[in-house]
Amino acid sequence: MNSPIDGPSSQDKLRPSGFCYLIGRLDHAVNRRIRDALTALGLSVAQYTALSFLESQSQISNAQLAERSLISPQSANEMIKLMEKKGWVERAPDPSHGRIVRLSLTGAGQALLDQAHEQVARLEGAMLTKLSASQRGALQQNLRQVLHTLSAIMIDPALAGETGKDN
Amino acid sequence: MNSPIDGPSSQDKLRPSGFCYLIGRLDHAVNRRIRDALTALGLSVAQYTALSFLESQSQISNAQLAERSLISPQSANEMIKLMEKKGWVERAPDPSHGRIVRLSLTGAGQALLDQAHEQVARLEGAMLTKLSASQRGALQQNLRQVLHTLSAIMIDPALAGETGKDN
DNA sequence: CACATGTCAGTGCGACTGATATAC
DNA sequence: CGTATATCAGTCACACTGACATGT
Repeated sequence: MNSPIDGPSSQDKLRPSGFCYLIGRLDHAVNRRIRDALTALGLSVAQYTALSFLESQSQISNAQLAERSLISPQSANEMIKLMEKKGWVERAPDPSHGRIVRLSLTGAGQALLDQAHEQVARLEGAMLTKLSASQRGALQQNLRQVLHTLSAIMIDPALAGETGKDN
Repeated sequence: MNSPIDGPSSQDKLRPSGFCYLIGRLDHAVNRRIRDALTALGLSVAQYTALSFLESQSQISNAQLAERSLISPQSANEMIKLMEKKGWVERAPDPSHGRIVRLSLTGAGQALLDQAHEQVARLEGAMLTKLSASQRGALQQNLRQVLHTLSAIMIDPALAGETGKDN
């Protein structure tokens, strides 16, 4: 595909529409703000994300957490170890399987997460002030759609197409 | 706090709508895919971002690059040093100011960036297949609006409303 | 001297791979 | 034995702060 003779379109350089760039910039800015807000709670953005995940998927194992978070089991384990040391997460061995360790939030972890949620909710409110309710709905729905499409690509990269002509 | 008068809502925890979470997840997934695509070119996502920035803002100084990229001058310098060593970026002293060093892409850097752009454009096409043209337009416009609002908050945090008891 | 810019040095978080022990 | 899970160890990219040199 890098060959110089690919067809007439090989002279027109294919360029991004700017969507990925926009996502990256926005995420960078959002992370900045969230970090500033959560620092007072002694919480990092990655930790907040992990705690949020545990809140919605309780009794999950480390391997499952890693897979659903799209990170390696070792990375997930690092995060969990640190948060267990801080008393935010508990690890209990699975009764029916001696190897599996099930994770859950402690009371302190839940309380901390509640405070973090409040900060983030406040930030979201400020970010979205300029959008109408219908715009917010459309935005979230579209983002979800893109994320869903992207997840499908991850599972089966062939969906990404070679030339994108069908798009 | 957030509830000036202890109403019944003081027990209802303020929770995020999920927008920040969605942005984070999407950015994570996008970065993953871009990284996979750019690894073959020997390019990291951060490097691609920096090169893209230099492409649009040529002859920029390191201090300006850092400020507009929302990172510290030292971090920007690290990135530039590495890419200069690889021959993608040139540094030329400003003729009218002995301290300032102006940055620009080399021919090799531009050629590499063109290849990277092609990969990213392909990914974007695949991500957005499920959205109509008008939906894509609305999505990008809304994201730009949010980013703009967020930038205003960065400059003047008071716009965010209370971010805690201290404010 | 104040101030902006660039750069060296050290640090830390969070991701990765590799290797290893254990449970099924 | 083969697979899945957990975890230890080392490495690395990329951000940060602090300190300092230099040019205006």
